[in-house]
Amino acid sequence: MAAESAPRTARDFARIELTRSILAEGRRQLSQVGPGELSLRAVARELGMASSAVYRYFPSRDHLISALLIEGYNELGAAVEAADAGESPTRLTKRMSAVLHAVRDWANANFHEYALLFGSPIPGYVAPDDTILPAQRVPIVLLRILSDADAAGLPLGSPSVPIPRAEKAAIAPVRVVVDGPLSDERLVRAVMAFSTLIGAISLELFGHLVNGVIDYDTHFDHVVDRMVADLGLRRVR
Amino acid sequence: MAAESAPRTARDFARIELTRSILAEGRRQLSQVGPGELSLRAVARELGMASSAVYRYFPSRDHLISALLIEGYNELGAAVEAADAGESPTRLTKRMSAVLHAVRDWANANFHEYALLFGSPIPGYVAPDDTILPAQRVPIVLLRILSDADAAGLPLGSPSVPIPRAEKAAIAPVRVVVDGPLSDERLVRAVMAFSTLIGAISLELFGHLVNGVIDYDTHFDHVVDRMVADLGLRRVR
DNA sequence: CCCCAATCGAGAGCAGTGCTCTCGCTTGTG
DNA sequence: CACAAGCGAGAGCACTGCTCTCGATTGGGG
Repeated sequence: MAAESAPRTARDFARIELTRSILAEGRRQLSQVGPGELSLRAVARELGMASSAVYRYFPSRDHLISALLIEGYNELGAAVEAADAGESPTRLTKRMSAVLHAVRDWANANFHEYALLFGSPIPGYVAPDDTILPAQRVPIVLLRILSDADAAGLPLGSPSVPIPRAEKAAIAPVRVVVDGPLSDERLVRAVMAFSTLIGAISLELFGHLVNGVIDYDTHFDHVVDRMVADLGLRRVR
Repeated sequence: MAAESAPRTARDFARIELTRSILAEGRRQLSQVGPGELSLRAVARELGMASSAVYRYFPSRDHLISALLIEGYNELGAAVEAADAGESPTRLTKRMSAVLHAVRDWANANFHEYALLFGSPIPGYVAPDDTILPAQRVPIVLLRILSDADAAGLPLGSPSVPIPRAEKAAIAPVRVVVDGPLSDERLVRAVMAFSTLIGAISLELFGHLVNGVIDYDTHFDHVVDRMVADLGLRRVR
């Protein structure tokens, strides 16, 4: 966790540059072949260097994938944050809708990156701690909107299902990622909404739901409408 | 699509037997290493035969995976159907709850198989038509329960969001897999519920949601409670 | 009945992969 | 200025999917 020494020599700069190039080439390949097929040798070949040289920068293929994972989380997170920031802060419905659509749009535009983030995990690969914070960016945006709703006193439809004490404890850890207030009822619905979001996108992208016959554009629009309604979002203040 | 000729000679039987053995060994390996790492050579090695001999039975690795895919869909489908059949047909809540839990339980017990079915698709691999019917078994069970609810006249909570004509058309193709009646409102909620189900299980299994800190057993119980309530299921007749 | 073709298992081989090790060259530092 | 650390390149190992060829076996038609 020690901070890396600032780049001073030309070598340092060259190293940073090359690391970026490898990462960029990795991403370029990811846009075509999928995480499991990402070839370190192909990256090296495309960069005109020996495959062994890449190991000076990434000790293994998993480390490269790990870096790409972080990059993916950050890019998705940035897109989602931008979508949120693009709406008036008081218009919670629009903010939430924009955020949900941003996730789907990014997933559609970055198929393999999405598969890397939310698809099957690479076997034998455990995500290092540096991935945690980038991975939390999207949930944070979602929860902040909901926290704003709570702060504004926006009501939820009367809860049809009471939340058991055990469930409150189970999802409590999720709350820590957001600053403001967040009721149990909204938190539960938020976690479910996130599951629905990822499930809907995964089913669409991975073609596991009646492939091709459903018009996902209109379906997703409607799903978003329902989620927004379920989360009790309206214009506020 | 021509029916295979019935096994007559000893050779035919041996072929069927060996095909089964290869498939079984493939499944055995799937329980340990994940679809992308499934090695045809390792299967052959374990079976004591030359790797090239396997190609007499499966023309490529993808064909083996395809067969395992079908087997997985059928096994999951059978588990879900059994769970449904284990409850009294009139107790829709119990049926739905049992079915949803059956999916999660199967996924937890068969990690890599679940990843094969609902995780990232194998790059360059397109599922052949023989996978469609097995893949529909779970949705069919879900929709049949909901159709039973509609047939019994069970009401849904007043729809908070009207369903646009376009959305009705978009999800209409889903309805064809079930025989009985099924209202648009319940159909829409069913598709969303399926997304939530797959999303929740994927987030749990693939560790993409606050890994390890959430007690998924209790959380999933609560999710099921909410889905059952949302789908308007109660005892009937 | 028997022969010929179809089928099969085994082995070698090709192209590709991740990864390691060694060998020189370059570069920055004490 | 000398020395050590960092670097790129190449060879090599073990593995993969897949193809081809070569005998051996087997089963059906003349």
